[in-house]
Amino acid sequence: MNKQIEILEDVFNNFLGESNIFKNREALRHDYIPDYLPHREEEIRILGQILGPSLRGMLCSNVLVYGKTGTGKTAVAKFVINRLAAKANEIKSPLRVSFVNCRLAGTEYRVLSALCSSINVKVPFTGLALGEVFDRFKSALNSKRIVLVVALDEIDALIKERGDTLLYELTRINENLSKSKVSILGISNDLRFKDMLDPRVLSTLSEEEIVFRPYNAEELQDILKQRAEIAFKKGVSYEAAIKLCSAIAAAEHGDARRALDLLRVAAELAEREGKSIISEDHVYQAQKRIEHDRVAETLKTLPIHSKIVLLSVFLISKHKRKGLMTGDIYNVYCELCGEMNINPLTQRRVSGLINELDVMGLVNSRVVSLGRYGRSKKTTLGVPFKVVKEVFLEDERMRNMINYVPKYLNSIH
DNA sequence: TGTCCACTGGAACGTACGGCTT
DNA sequence: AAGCCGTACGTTCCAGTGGACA
Repeated sequence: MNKQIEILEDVFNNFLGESNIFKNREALRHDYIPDYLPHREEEIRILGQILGPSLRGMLCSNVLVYGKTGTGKTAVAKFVINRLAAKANEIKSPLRVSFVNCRLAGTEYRVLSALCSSINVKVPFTGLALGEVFDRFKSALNSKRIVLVVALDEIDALIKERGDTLLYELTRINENLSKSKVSILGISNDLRFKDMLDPRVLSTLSEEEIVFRPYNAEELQDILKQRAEIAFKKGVSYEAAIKLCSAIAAAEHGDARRALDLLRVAAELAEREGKSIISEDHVYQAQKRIEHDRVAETLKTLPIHSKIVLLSVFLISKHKRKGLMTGDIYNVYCELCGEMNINPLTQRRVSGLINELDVMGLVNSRVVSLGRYGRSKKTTLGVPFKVVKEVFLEDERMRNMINYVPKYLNSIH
């Protein structure tokens, strides 16, 4: 065995070997559905009551479920739907359920084809017109006696992408069906979703509404405790970590997903150190790590002009000039474009790009007035120098410019 | 008190592109 | 293959503006 194979052998064995920490890593993923959902009894009961009639072959009300990310909407919906399907199976009810994530599906076509496959209608991956697929869907429903409960997760994605034709058709489908019935459970974390909807669709869709409140710190703790018991081995000490994770997540938006991520990354850090104690320090490190990764990821995926604008901000702040006005940034931006052989955009557009960077949190900018000297946006870098440098060094086109000293800076004192 | 700077940000319009229909 | 449509991204034009300064 040569040296390299030995090294790999070691690395792989590390993964295969017994972990000090994890018993079941999956339990900390946010798509994991435990068989008990703490602090969501009420929501489960209400949703169960709404969907219940479908068990007896009756049409139930359409429901719209709202709430911010990580409030347990998807988990509750899946939980109830799964139980509903199990119960239907038990009593031989003609009930079918279908759970589709609209954002993951991507297009109306794929959402619809997922619905088709839930009632055993086969449609090709591509090639058919939407209307044709919908007709097949309807005629299949018409030929059988089925009560179909459709859960559309991240339903807002369906609207934003391409109007609301599919939703409109779906909400009206019962008018054209003689034997079967379709009920819709829509899940959205965009609270403005209702405004974007055609009022006719909205009124049909939201016969019932359930709003999910964010979790508070104590509730988050209960959730984490429950998951931790499944995920971690006996003897692993994690109480302090859980407290901190809950506190951090509660201070943000009461996002359980965030809390779980923190705990998972903290645990992985502890694991890598070969420890069986997940400390508060691990959580702080995890927080940094997650933030770092998020920023690095957004930086990487930025379009080229936004990158150059950001680099301009970076370079000017690096050379200790504070109070970057849009004019300064634009001048440096144009200079960089010249060096890189890229056609610069107009100042109007760059001003817009700065706003976009601001929304992403990569820069902070606010409009200030300098009286006689005009009115402009004052912009500062919103992320650590280190991260910007790190990411841009990996970028072939940006690499050479990271140490560039703009001539423009010499022309102003 | 009025002027005037250096922009901001809305609006209309141009262009490229991808997907769908014919 | 060709035409159509919606969307994304940019440009051009311009009215509007907060506050230092004369």
